[in-house]
Amino acid sequence: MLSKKSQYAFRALTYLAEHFEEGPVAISEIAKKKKIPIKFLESILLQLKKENILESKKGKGGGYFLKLKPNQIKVAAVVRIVNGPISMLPCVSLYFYKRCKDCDRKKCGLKDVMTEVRDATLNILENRTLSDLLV
Amino acid sequence: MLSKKSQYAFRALTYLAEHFEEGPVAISEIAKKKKIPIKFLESILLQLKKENILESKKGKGGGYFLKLKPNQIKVAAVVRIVNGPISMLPCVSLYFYKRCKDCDRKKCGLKDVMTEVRDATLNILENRTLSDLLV
DNA sequence: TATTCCCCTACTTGTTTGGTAGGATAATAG
DNA sequence: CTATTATCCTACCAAACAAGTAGGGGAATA
Repeated sequence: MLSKKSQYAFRALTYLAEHFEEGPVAISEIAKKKKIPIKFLESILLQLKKENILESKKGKGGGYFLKLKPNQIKVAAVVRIVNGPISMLPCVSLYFYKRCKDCDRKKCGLKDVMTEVRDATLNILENRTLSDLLV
Repeated sequence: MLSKKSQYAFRALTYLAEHFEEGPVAISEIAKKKKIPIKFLESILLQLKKENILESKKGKGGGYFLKLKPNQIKVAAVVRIVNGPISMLPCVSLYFYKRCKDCDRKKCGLKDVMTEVRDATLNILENRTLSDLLV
């Protein structure tokens, strides 16, 4: 399951996508329009900035805006930043790989199944962008 | 990510699948062979019994055994029991559905994407059984 | 009737989730 | 230059969950 934080992140990002090229949008505006606790949203946007999804401008007239065009920001990337691994097992994760001690064995049936799931999931999430969320 | 508990569950179930029709297998044996904390394993197996995956026999010579043949126990069912929802959003879950307030809107792009992911995932997990995990 | 093994309740410890509070810092308008 | 606006940063908090532990009760069997 996506955390509440992740759902907030997607709501905020779709708002920013809708207002792309209208200049910076203040946190307070997003919080109000999308009904997200402002301080919590603040930390989420900050994180997305550090991970190069967002850009910000300080002072009056400042706010946040997308660093790239909406159709260049993949859903998969956002999920990884805000929610963590997409795979169901550490030993099949591409970005959060951790070997498990069972990986010693030549074959692990569970791993094979979860690799399939990962591929099917990524096939979708890597090919959908913020634009696709706008409807 | 699957919890450690889920991974224990799959390891225990594959062990039971390997020893299917050899009669009941004691918790202590599974715990030892698969290196799972015995008390923790106990609670997992009990839960799987309550959910009709396992059957048990008490007293000497007792233990746990699969209620159905390995090829009749779906990976999806085990995940749901031991790990919870498979979907990435409550509002797209088949077994753990909860509407979100955003579902008021006619269209939700995120929901659409996550529905696709759910279908792709279930297409795999509903069609793999314990037999597939044995290799 | 003793042993074996499942069954059940309760507790603990550590981490994650979903926040809140308060101020520092930078940019801009006047 | 200074007030205002808005991001940035640190710290804290409560509740929930994860991953176990402890200890005994109760059924079946030899």
